[in-house]
Amino acid sequence: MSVIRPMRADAVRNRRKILDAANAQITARGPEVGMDEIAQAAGVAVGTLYRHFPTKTDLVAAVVAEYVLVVADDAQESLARARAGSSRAADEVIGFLTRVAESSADHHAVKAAAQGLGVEGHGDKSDESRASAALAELITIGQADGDIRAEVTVDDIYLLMATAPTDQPAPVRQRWLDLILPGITTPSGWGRVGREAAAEPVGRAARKSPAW
Amino acid sequence: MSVIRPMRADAVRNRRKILDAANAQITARGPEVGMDEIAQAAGVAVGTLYRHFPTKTDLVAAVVAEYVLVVADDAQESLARARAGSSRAADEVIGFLTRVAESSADHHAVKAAAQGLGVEGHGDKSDESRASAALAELITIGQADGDIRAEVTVDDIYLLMATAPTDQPAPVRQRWLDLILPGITTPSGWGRVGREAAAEPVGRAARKSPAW
Amino acid sequence: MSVIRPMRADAVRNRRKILDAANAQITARGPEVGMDEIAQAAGVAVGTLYRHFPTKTDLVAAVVAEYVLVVADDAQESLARARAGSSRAADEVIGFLTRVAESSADHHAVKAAAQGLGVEGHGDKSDESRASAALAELITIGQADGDIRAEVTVDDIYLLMATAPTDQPAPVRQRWLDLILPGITTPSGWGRVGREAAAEPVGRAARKSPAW
Amino acid sequence: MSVIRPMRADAVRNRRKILDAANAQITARGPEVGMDEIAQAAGVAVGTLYRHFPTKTDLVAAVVAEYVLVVADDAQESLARARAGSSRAADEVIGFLTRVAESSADHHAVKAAAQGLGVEGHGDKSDESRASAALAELITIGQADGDIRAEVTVDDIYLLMATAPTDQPAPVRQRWLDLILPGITTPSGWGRVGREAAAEPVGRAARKSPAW
DNA sequence: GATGAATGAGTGTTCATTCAT
DNA sequence: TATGAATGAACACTCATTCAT
Repeated sequence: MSVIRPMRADAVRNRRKILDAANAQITARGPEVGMDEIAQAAGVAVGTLYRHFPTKTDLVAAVVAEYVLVVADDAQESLARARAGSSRAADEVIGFLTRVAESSADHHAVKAAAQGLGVEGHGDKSDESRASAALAELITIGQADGDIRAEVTVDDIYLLMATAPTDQPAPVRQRWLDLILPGITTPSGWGRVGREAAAEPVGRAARKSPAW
Repeated sequence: MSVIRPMRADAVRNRRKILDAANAQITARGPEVGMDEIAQAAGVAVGTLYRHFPTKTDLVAAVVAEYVLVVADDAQESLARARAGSSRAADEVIGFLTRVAESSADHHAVKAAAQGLGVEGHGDKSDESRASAALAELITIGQADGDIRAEVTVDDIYLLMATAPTDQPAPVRQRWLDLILPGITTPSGWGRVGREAAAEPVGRAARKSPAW
Repeated sequence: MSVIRPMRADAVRNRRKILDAANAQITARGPEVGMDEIAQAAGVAVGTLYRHFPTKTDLVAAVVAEYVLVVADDAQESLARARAGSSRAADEVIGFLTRVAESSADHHAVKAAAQGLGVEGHGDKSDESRASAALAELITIGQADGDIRAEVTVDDIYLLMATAPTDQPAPVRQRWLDLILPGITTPSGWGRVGREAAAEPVGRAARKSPAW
Repeated sequence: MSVIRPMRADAVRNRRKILDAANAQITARGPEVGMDEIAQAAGVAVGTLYRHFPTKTDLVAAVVAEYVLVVADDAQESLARARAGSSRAADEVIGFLTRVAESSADHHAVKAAAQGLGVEGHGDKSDESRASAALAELITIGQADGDIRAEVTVDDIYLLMATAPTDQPAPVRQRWLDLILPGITTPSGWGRVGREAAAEPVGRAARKSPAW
């Protein structure tokens, strides 16, 4: 009896379908979609869904973990570009945050679901490590370049990612980036890095009223 | 015969108890606490709760509205101090954001509940106006002082309030403020304003892992 | 301490307002109107309503009793006309049933409410007696005239009243009368009495489908 | 691979139990029995009940539909006998109405529930059609025999079914039939058809008092 | 007496999870 | 192993009735 019993091919296929369906459903309709609905969207029965993910929390955690994987890939690619000298490290950090803020828009419901369910472990710790390592090196390079403030750490990036207004429309998200970047970049680096981000404030119309 | 019948003394008392209990329960146990539980925590029957707030949405809206009132008061007091010359406007804005980040810790779940329920009107529109007016004037003064960036608006403050990591421990909230302030203050004003914000990064221990 | 303590003038007024409001509300919106709504429509507080009618059942019974009173009056007037010779007794019986079927349309919800609540006693027994006595005499006269079948009794009239399709549109109610009358009148009396009731059936359109 | 998956055996069994329990409970305790109580009587959990009938209205509609089916069968059998010449069509109509008045006693509360809930479609339209077609032919034959009045239609039968005093004791229901039949049969046919309907009136004791 | 706030059992319905088929 | 029927605690909300003011 092998301990690392490999998954049957159809089981793998089902897992994939479930994960995709869960992502799509939660994204589209919020964290309160029923397990039955996710199962149906995946084309399997609830029982099958529960065989792969014993609780709803587990399912959501798996969806979040997949997102972490994507983020880790992005961080590593950013680092690769900076290492290759094809771009400044600070610009890559900014680009990374920008992309996260954008892409998260799709995932914001998932984030909400994760929080709402008190999701704890993020599946694969190694993805998290990959992301952390890449971002750490990116920050170090940027600091050596004199573009990134000396006190900035990887946790700062995570903190900003966690507070990104992913549920707001694009102009608001852009304005948020503008407000956030000076805290990461050095005053001297400002103007040198960044994508010429126009500092114009987001119009009243776009925000209407505080989302207290 | 006055048209506005004053509320009975016991009714007022119950309303207060309900509001407090709702705030406490939602804060402590998330937006999905049952109405029955809130009622029990308030020491009244469900029916009483529903007499005061016809729907759960109404109840949450009322809790939010109370918070808005507090925020509006804070903003006006900040403005009063700045006008009196007893402090710099920029420092008042910073202080305001600091206090919001702190006090909101109690209210973050309420905020989530409000969003989850699609709470629309925040009870008293005038409180919102009061807050907006005070903050707008504060910003204008700070800009005249050369401390606040020219492009900053009231909506920026609201955006930051909305994204404050109110559910994080104190050191994290402090670090967030440090990251955020450079986006509001002028590079030249930096160092002049602010409470010499310690730049020490938040330790790993405090954050554990990204809250993606 | 007088046993027949007379009602205070305002209490009488309130009782009247409540009865009228109850009748109106139940008629208009069905037996499931809340006591609060009836009280509001009457312009009194629920407490007052409950002072006059200890339970909802009592209130509905009172409304029904009022209807019995009207019916008793009608029966007596019918009898008076027959005695005066200004009309045939059989025609009066028919007219009586017709009027009941018509007027009950307004009261059908009340009837439903009464049944739904298992209303037992009809308030004033004397009204019932008045109606019974008048109808009995009317029947006797009609039988003497040779117009009403010998076996018909007052209970038959009550049975027909109870089964009248009061919730159906006018043409259906008319057709019901046409179907019912031959059972009361003698074959020979048929044609002599009755209001030339056209025997044309109610069109399909009017009934659409069985109300099983 | 058949598109119409056959219901699982236990599901079929449960559906039956639910339908029977619903019929019994509603009959016994009125239309306002709770879904929980019906479920308990059926020996299943509420969830199961809701899996089979998404709303209370659906459940009641299903119960009514079952009754319609029985009625349609009865009508068709009546017609078959008349066609076979083993009985007069008029007698079959009378028999049909008699049986409906009898059997409906079980269903009268269901009828009330259906009306109270505004039940619309009676499940299988075809059952209704079967009943209508059979009754229509029965009437036509009876008219050709000279036993049934020329103006009688299927809708008249439905009207009488709907107004049958199904909640009254047997002697009352019998008396009601006696009162109703002359409206359907021809004066000349009277005495020729019918089961020599005893003309004795229903005694006071049986009816107690008008059910206004 | 009148008032209307408070009560709380009950309603129809949902949904994460279990388990017989 | 996949299926989907069954489970039952929970939920937001209602309303006849009681009782403090």
